[in-house]
Amino acid sequence: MTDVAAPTGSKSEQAYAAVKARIIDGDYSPGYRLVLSKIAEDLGVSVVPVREAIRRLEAEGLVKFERNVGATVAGIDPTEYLYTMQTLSIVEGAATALSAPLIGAADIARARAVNEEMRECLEHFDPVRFTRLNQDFHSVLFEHCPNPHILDLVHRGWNRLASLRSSTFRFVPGRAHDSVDEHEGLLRLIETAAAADEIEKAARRHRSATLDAYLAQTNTGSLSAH
Amino acid sequence: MTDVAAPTGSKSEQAYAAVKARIIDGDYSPGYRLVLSKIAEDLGVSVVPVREAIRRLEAEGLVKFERNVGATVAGIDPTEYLYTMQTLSIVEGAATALSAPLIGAADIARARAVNEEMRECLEHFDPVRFTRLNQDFHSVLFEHCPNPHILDLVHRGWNRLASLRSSTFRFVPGRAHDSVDEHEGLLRLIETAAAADEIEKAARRHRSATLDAYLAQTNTGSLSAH
DNA sequence: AAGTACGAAATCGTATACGATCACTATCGC
DNA sequence: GCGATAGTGATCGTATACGATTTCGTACTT
Repeated sequence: MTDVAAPTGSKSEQAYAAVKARIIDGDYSPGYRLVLSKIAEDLGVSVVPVREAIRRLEAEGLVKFERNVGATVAGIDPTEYLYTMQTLSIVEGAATALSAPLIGAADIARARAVNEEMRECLEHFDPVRFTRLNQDFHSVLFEHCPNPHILDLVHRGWNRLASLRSSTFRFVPGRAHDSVDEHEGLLRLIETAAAADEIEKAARRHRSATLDAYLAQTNTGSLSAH
Repeated sequence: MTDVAAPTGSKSEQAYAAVKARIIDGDYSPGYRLVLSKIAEDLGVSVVPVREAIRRLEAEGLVKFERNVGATVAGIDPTEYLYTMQTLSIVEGAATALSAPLIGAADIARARAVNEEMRECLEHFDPVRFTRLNQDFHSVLFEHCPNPHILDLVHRGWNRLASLRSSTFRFVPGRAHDSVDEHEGLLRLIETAAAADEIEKAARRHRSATLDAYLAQTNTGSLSAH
């Protein structure tokens, strides 16, 4: 629903996809000034569809728009990070629990393969690839999610975090190793058809653990409680 | 974040608020054809800000927009209803659990008073007032929610459901009585500082019970499991 | 030298205008 | 009589144009 690529051919969609890609890929970093007329020129369209695209991105939290001032790529301060991670913890937990009964042996195998690749990345220290594989891993888990609304929320959260790539938030020592282990734990729960409750809790913890690791680093308090 | 009224003075905001209000209040029923030029004329602005408003409402699920065809007030079929209620169950559960520790005795008293009024509405059969009070009740619970993202998701869900007022979905015999009892149960949990887990589960059940009641009526299966 | 007031440039917000696309209807052919 | 098709009207999509607002630099005052 959020990032369906939508090859509508509409210039508006075109602008939306283009700007969104540039933000997520990091071509536009947080704080980057998005001048409507400039983007319009770059894309060969007029400002109206660009404006529409920008406002859509604003609604998704990727862009900050100030009236009569302009749009900038949304940064994410510690508070926002906390909100986003906490929300993700909840919606990912739900998405995983809902998807679990629909995940087959083939999916599990695929996810496990991805996870082993991630483990290799840790040895060879390849964080870029690690991040991509991490996405793949969770995609396998979520792709069967029967509730598209929830899936959409998950995607929004991921997009919101994507702009953080290579930012200070991402590297917490040792966290990656734990993450891979937690992945394996999740797979075990799913393949043994554990209770939805258990799966949801595990998925939540997987996310909040990353948040906690960050919070611990900045000693601000913990949120793993819930 | 979603319905902050935003008296920005911008025509765009103005159009957004106006159309949104008309949808939520039921002046525009599902299926109603939203013709940009007509709305623009009604509001005394040009079509551009109206278009922006409509697209924003589309993103929130209140409006359906077909390219080169036009916008209509989004209906909500049983499937959509299921998705929305399921999602609400999850985000409301989280919102309640997060809010609980911040809810004081005064809030509890206020909520309890509202709930008693709701009980009266049942005797006098005043569904309109009942619905409004129900909103008030939950507002008390949510207003302290420390995570605005989650609160926003709750509001979106409520808005999405608002257009259903007086539609077939709303009247399930006996459900209202149970609902009031569940409210009291929730308040008890909160004032005894029950575990976040317990509160979350209760809040979820409160929502999914309504969904289940609907599903039972249309014998389609149940979702209370989670 | 620092602060303030003014003015110009940049950018957004909206109106208007026109081209593109779709739905609908009436007509034509079978 | 029924289905296909061309024409017409309505509506959207985008471009262009202009007014409104903000920001920033500069000159002036104290």
